[in-house]
Amino acid sequence: MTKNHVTMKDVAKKARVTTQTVSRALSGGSVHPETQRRILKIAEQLGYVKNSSASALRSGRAKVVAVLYDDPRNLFFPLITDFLQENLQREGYIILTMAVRKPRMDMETYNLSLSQNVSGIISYLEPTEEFDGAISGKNIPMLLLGRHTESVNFDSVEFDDFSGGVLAAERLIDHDGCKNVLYVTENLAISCLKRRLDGFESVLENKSDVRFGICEACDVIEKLDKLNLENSLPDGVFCFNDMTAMKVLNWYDSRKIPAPKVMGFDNISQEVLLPCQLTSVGSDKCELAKTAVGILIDRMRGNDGERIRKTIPVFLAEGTTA
Amino acid sequence: MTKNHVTMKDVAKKARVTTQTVSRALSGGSVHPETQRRILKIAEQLGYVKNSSASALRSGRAKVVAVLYDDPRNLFFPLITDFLQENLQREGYIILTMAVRKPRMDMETYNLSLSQNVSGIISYLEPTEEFDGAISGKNIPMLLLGRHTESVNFDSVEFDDFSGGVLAAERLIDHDGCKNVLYVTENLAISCLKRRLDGFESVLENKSDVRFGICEACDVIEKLDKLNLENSLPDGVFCFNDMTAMKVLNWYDSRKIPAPKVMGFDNISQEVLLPCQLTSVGSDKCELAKTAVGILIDRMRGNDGERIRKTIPVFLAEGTTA
DNA sequence: TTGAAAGCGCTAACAC
DNA sequence: GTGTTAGCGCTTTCAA
Repeated sequence: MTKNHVTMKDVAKKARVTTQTVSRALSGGSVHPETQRRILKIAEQLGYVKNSSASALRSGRAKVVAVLYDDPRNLFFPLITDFLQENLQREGYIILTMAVRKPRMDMETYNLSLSQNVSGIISYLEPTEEFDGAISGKNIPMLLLGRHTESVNFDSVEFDDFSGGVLAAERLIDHDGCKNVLYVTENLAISCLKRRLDGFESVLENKSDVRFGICEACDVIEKLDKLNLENSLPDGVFCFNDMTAMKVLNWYDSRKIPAPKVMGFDNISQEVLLPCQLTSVGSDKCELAKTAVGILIDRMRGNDGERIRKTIPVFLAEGTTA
Repeated sequence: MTKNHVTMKDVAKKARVTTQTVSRALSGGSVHPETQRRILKIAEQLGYVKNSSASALRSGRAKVVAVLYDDPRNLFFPLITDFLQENLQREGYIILTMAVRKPRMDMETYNLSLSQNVSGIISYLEPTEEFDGAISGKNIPMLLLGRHTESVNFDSVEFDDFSGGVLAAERLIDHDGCKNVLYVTENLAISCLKRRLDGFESVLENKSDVRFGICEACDVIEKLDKLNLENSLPDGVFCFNDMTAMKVLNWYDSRKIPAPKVMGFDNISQEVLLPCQLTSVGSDKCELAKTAVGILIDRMRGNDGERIRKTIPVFLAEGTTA
């Protein structure tokens, strides 16, 4: 096997300097401007590309941020990830996205990131208590996005989930006058989902005339079928995310039953035009990403201060129109 | 800074062997079964995680595959990527997804992958000629997914785009009886999109009674507005992908104009339930991913044979129902 | 089956 | 501003 890649050594030889100088020239250390220009030119000529494995090994940190989420079919994640990437690549980081198929962060997932020498983790996965205990003291910065935790091992940037629930309930009940509401959610052990529900229920408190049912997203089809048979379909549905709202609308559409008011969460129609107007609880995704990246980068640079909790405000969003 | 990670050296010391033995024990080399058990146990106890940077540096190959695509808002990509991941992680590879904002593969994008020491590239980006010339001879395996190329530097797994175009046209014109068809596409310099159009037009050949217009996806809203003013809205629309089809449906929905027959391509509703029944040209995504990964892994293992071209059959898919 | 030695390409630390 | 030296953690190669 013949060596078929250009290293700093090659550049250094041609530029008649040491590899150290090349390293500095490329990473913005203190080098004579003239020398630097020469080195950059030669590097360019030879087609030099930095070996990030070597760089990461030596410096102890890869310029890689792991982004962890659970559902590869939720468009919300690639949308947010794209905003994250935009902010991270400005600082020279690349993103390692990992769709793991579990809602909680555990040791296995963590180790996978660790083995890649990532310098930071952004996770949509709420940590388990065991995990939280196991990693305490490790020094790879982790930030929880859109999820809540009490742990001191994570920073977090979350939505104002409680208010989101309130907004949804006010919309469906006070504004649209719904009297028979179905709330579709996932695992309520995920605390931010619990908070949405809490917010929603807080509006219901003095409204005994409103029927209220809860159902798991995975069971929603059976649930609707059942309600349909019983002739008690809801006149308002709130779904914990837009993808589930689409699923619900699909149920109505495919059965040719006129859809009631259906609301979602995440406002993905801000970025993607959906075939129908879906009212949703939205937030500034760009701001969310920017905030998260800002905090994480600060941590990766060594800021070891108190953990940070930011809450991103939410708003009611009508479906977006072309 | 105190060392806060466990290395092979630590494991080796505790197991009273050398690091080489540890390395072999972990990578399945020839080690005494007894020794191996002991080593694995100790590694587990100490919480050892392999440093992939060191591994990649030494061996010259990271167990990383770069997946390149252009549009982070197209749900098709995360869906396929998920299938790719499923197949790749079985072989110990992880995926580096990179959403670059250009439809073509160029040197910059390539170098970014290169600097990560990736051992293979799966790209939805058609290579430019310059790029193709520049990399010839480099030995990092590349596979083009869903795109066509004549280059001998890439393997490719593509859809049968021509047939896809034919199926769509037959459906809209022969089956649905459309007489005024709008074809919405992106950059026709992308050869697979050109082929879809060719397939579509081949059906139109002897049908002079069918009006046929073409429009760019980015202009489709203006186009529809204009046609609407002229009172000549199409009775059938074919879109080069499902996301664009949704955009078109959004236009109709938001203006309260009854939608005509609208078709898409990619059949994302196989994985995601959309709020309406969208007829689409689909294919077996799982098969696509499996085929692609199979070829790439073979290459990464050193198979240096002739370029491989696979074509995945397409079919007509009705919208999926909950 | 195991060990010893070397070195992948880069950068930290220090010297000049 | 530049060079020297050393070594990150792993795997390859060769020897025992």
